[in-house]
Amino acid sequence: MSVHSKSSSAQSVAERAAELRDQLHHHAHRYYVLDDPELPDVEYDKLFEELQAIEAEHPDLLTTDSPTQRIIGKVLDGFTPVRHAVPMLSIRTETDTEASGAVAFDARVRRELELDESDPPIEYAAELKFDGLAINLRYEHGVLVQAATRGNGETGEDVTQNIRTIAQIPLRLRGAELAPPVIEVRGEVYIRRDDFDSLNERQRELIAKGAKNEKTFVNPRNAAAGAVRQLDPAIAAKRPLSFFAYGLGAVQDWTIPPTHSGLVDALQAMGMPVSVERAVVHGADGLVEFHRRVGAKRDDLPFDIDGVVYKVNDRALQQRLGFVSREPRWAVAHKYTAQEQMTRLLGIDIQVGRTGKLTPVAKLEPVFVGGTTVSNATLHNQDEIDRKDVRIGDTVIVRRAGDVIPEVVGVVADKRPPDTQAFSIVAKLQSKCPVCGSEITREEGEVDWRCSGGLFCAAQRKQAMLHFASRRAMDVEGLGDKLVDQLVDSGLIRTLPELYKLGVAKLVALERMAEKSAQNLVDGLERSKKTTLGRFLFALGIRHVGETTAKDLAKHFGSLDRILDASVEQLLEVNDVGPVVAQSIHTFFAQPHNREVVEQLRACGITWEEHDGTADNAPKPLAGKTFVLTGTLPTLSRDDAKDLIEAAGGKVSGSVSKKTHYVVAGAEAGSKLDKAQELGVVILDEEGLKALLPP
DNA sequence: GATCCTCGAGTTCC
DNA sequence: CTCGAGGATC
Repeated sequence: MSVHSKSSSAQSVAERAAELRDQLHHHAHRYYVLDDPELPDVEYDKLFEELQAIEAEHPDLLTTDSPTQRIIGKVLDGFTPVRHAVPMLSIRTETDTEASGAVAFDARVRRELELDESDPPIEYAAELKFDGLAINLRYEHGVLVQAATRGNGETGEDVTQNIRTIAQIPLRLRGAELAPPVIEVRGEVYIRRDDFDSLNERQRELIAKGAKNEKTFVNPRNAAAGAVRQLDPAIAAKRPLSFFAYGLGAVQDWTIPPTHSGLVDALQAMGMPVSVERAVVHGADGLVEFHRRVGAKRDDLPFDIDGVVYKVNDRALQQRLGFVSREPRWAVAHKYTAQEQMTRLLGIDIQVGRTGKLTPVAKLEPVFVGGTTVSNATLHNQDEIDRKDVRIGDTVIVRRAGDVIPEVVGVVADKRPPDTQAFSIVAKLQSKCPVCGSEITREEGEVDWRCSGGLFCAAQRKQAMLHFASRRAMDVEGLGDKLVDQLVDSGLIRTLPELYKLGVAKLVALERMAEKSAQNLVDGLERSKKTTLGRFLFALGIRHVGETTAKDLAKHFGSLDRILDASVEQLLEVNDVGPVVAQSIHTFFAQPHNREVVEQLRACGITWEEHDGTADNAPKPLAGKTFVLTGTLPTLSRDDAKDLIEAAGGKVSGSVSKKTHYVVAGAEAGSKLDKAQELGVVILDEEGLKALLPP
C-alpha cells in the first residue's frame, strides 16, 4: 500500500477520511498482528488523531468499521480467543508536552463533580504510562489460571503458556489460601532497556552465525509484544520479560480497596510487582509536579515510558464520573515528547576529521525529537550505511533520548521513492578527498576511509589547529572554529608556527575582526606560550598519543630532545606504550617537516619546564590511587578536580573498575555511581575529595 | 590466547 | 558518552 502525502487541497474531507481508515487498518495489522510496524508510533497516532478530528467535525463520515471505533487486534491462528469478563478499556491519551495539561484535566474533573473553589483539591493516583503490552491475569483461588492480551478490549488471546514463563509473575498469589475465588490483575508486560540491549546483542550473534529466521527488534515494546505472542513458549521463555501490575479486572467475593493507590498496594501485598514510581498527589499542582519530576528522570529509568497516567484516587468519585463512550472520565494519560520521529534524508555529506577520517553525515529535514530540533546525524562509516541500507531520499526514523547523540535508527522501507541507489562513499567522492582532492585510502581490515592528504588537506590543517589550541592542549583563548576557518581559507596561516607570528595588523584585515578581538587573540597566543611538555606533545596531534600518553612521555623522558631522538625500543619503556604507539611516535618525529614545525614553535618562544628525571618534591599523598569523576561537583569543575588529583599524584580514569580506588560523585551522577556501589568502591563527595588533598 | 582495562577519537545541540 | 583498539595481565 502506498502512503500518500498529507492532504492536497483538492481532496475532499470524505476522501481523506477513507484514506486514513485504509492506512490505519493497514498499519494496525502490521503492528498488532505481524509485530512488524512500518511507522513509528507517533506517526500512527498522528493519523489516528487526524481521523478522530475529522469524525468529530463530520459525524456523518463516521463508519462502523472505522479504526477509531474499534481497537484493532486480530486473533492470530494458534491462540484461543478469550472474552474478557470486564472489558479492557483504554485511557484517553493526550499528546501534551506541557505539564500544564494536568490543569485542564483537573478542571474537567471538578466541573463534572460540580465542585467549586471552596472544595478541597482532588486526590489523584499518579503513575507511569508504560510502553509495553497490556495483559489480564486471572487468578482463581490464588492460582494463575489464564493470561490474556487485551486484543480489541472485548476479546483477547490466551497467552497463558508464554506469560507463565515470566518469573516476576506469581503463579500463586501470596496468601493464596485467603485469596478470593476470582481476581483478575491487569498490568503491563515490558522489557527493560538493558535486557532489550542484551537480547538484540544475542540476536545479532545468531544472525552473524547464519540463523535465517532471526531478526533484531526495533524497540523494547515490539520485542515484548513479539515474545508474548510467540507461538512457542520455549522461545518466549528466552525473552527477558518483566511485568508491572496497575489495575483490576473481574473479582468475586473480594472487597476492593476504596482507593486506586490502596488497590495497587493490595496487589503488591499479594506478590505482584508494582512500579515504585507512583504517588498520591493533590490537585492540579500535584499532577504538574509529578509530571515534571518523572519527565526529569525519564531517561534514567531502566525501562521506556510513554508518559504519565493520572487517576482520580477515590473509587466512589470514579463511579460518579463514569465513562465517555469507552474511556473513563476519571483518568487521563499524558505523553511526553517523542524520542523517535520520522523525517526525510535530504543528503549525505562527508566530513574530514583531524586524522583524515571521512565521516558520512546525514542531512535531515529538521525534525523536533527528544526536546531539540535535529538536522544532522552521524552515519559513522560505510559499514553502518550498508547495514541500515540508508539511501538519499529515504524516510528515516531518528531517535534522540535525553543527552544521547541523535541517531538514524532505520529506514521506513515502503516510503522509499523509486530509483534510489545504495550510497557509497567511494562512488560519491570518486575516490578523492572532498576538501583537498587527495586519494582516499582504507587500511586492510579497517572500516574507515581516510584522506591521504595529511596536512596538505585544509580540513585536516584546520582540525589540527583547533586541536593544538584546545583547552587541554595549548589552551589558546580566542581561537575557535570560525576563526580557524578564516585563517586557513584566507591563506594567512599554513603551518602552526605561523600562528605565533600573527600581528594585530594582519588580523584586522579579516572580516568581523576589529582591533579588540585581534588583540585578544594575540594576547591569548602570548599566554599559551608558557606551557608544559605534556601539553605541547599532546597539542602536536601525533596518532595514538592522547592526553594521558603525552603526559607519560613527558614524565618518562623529561625533555623534548630526548623524545625527538628516542628509538622505538626506548619509547617502548614508557607506561602504556606498545609497538603501535611507539612506531607512531617514532615515525612522526622522523619526518623532517614535523621536526621543523617543532623547532619553529620553540623558536617562537614556547617554553616549559624540563626536568632530568629527578622527581619534584611536592607532596604526593595520592600516589598510586585511581579516581573516577562523575556528575557535577558543587564548586570544582571537572578539569579542576582532575588537575588537583593529578597534582597530588593520583590518576583520573574514565570508567569504574575493580582497580578504581575512589569515585567522586556530584549532582546527577550517572551509571558510574551505580557501578561503584556494585563493586563496593569508596564514594566521595567534593568535601571528601578535598579532605584527601594536601592543603 | 583470552580477558580485562584504559586510552584515543569522534560526535550533536544550545 | 560510546565504540574500537592497543596494552597489560593472567
